[in-house]
Amino acid sequence: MAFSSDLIRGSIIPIVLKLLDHQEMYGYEMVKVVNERTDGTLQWKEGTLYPALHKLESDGLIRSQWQDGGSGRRRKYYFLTRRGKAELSRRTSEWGQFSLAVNTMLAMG
Amino acid sequence: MAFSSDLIRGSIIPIVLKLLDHQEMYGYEMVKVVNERTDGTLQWKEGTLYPALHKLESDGLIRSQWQDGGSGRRRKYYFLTRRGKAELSRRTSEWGQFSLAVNTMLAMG
DNA sequence: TACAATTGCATAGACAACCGAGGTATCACA
DNA sequence: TGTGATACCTCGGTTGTCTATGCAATTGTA
Repeated sequence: MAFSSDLIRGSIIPIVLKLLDHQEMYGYEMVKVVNERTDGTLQWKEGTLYPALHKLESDGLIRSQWQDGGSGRRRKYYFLTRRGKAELSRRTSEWGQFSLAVNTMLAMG
Repeated sequence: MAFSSDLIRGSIIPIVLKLLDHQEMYGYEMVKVVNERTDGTLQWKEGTLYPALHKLESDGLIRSQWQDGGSGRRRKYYFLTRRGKAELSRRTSEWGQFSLAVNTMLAMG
């Protein structure tokens, strides 16, 4: 199911931060993981993710490190900064409040 | 609480359609109602809503009718079309799936 | 009665973000 | 050798939100 991209917006940042909360990951991997874990409900595009990652990095919420993937492939692994951890909790609670409010509105008769 | 506007995006349409599901409403009223019912969690702006209403109307999902509010104030009342009703159920289920997927991602350790 | 605030509609420009499409390069496999 | 997967990236089109501003009528208040 493809969602209107307006919905996608705003959910990418908290999800990326959450993914990096306990492990390093590289962009291409994030796309695959998200698409798999949500059974294709969320369908991330590279053209969406990479710019988002660059912005997060320039904002100082994540940092990156090139690594040779053993097979010779270069991967750019991302990890959370301290500020990124703080932002994660902020965004997570923001999402909770927001989705509650929307559910409230959509549930009313 | 002010949400990043990226989060707002995508929630306006389904909420507007839902509001009009059982009663006619005018724009200014929607702003007040949403802000009240969500205890200020959702803070709709007129500059956001009116263009959205115009688009919904030009898409044929809602229709409008000028009405004198008794006190002499002119109000443009909106109501759902048949296509609007169909879109409401589509958007509502879309939101359900979407928020579930995001919750899934944000809940994983 | 005068002035401010509220109601109620609307638009324009600034800004930001998703996506499709395209590009580069490496590796596995038939 | 050529196809597909991996892995990174950017650009332009499109769309949508927000700030600011405007207009007009009514209501509240001093």
